[in-house]
Amino acid sequence: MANDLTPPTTADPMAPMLCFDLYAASQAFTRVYKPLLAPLGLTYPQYLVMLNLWPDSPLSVGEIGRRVSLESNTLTPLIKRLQEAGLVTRTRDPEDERRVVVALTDQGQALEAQAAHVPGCILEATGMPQAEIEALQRTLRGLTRTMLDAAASK
Amino acid sequence: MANDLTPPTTADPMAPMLCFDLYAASQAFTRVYKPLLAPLGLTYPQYLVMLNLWPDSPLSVGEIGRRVSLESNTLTPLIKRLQEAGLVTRTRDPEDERRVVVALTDQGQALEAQAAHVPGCILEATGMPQAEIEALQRTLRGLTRTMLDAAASK
DNA sequence: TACGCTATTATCGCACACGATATAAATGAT
DNA sequence: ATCATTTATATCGTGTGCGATAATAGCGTA
Repeated sequence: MANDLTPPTTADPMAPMLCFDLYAASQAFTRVYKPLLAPLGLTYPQYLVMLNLWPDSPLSVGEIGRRVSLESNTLTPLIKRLQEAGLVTRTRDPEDERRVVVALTDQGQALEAQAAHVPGCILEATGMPQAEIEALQRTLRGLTRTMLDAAASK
Repeated sequence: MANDLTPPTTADPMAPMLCFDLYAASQAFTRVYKPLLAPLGLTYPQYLVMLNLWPDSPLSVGEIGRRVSLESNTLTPLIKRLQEAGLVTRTRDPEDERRVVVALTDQGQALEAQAAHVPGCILEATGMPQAEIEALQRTLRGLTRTMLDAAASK
């Protein structure tokens, strides 16, 4: 056992950290997602990108970024990995040569069926009724907007 | 404006993703923390480590890891950066040569006063009353435990 | 038309996260 | 006492995130 050098103070320094609880919950989701996505060869952020391409392929890099809240500095290498895995193609938009268009390959399209069970597994793992999940989502979205406004007005 | 290639489907693929809302809220916190911590020369994970050392220095790497939910593969380089910044010392525990003991330097101790305003700023940026914050924390902790149990029992 | 401005993506560097593995010290069973 | 096991930390490789910057394409105005 850990014969700790300094026992915790009466007031746990982590106790008031809402941010830490958010982080911990987010990590817990990642752990549940990982064994579900690994057989598909996807990481969680890659899954989010595929989730948007399945109904709406093709999409530009920028539009994907708006949907998953990432920018090209993160998305470009991520999408290149999806391309190397044979799931998507990357081509310049002839209409606007600044844009890169990401489209599903047949293999990428086919992956949708293999991932169909994932959302249900996640829902089950939360152990929360649908109504409570939606209430939590509303709370989190309100909090996110307030925080971003506070950061912007600084 | 973005003349999108494929308009979003009626059902937004991101809408049912609780995990994504958690991630977005977590990122929003990071954006508020960054301008507060940057003048102190700390990143957010580094701040979490300091937050535990301020009341309870010295602590072993393992004990810090238990408190902030990180392991040595992440903590070792992080703490080395704190050491290079002159905030902490790293020494082998003579009682148990496997352990590395992390202790605040005078400079690290002094940083506590300069960081004293941070929690209040964060609390204000949430725009939530204390009671609601604590309710959200309870919900998140319950969810985290359920998710981790689900991941473990798999 | 030329020149400046904006938009879109890519590149670079740094700092996490984390799985897998390595190393060394302590522990325990025989 | 010896050797396998466990514990504590470190190392390595991959994949995000993200600030800063670059490069190219389109746009607008004189």
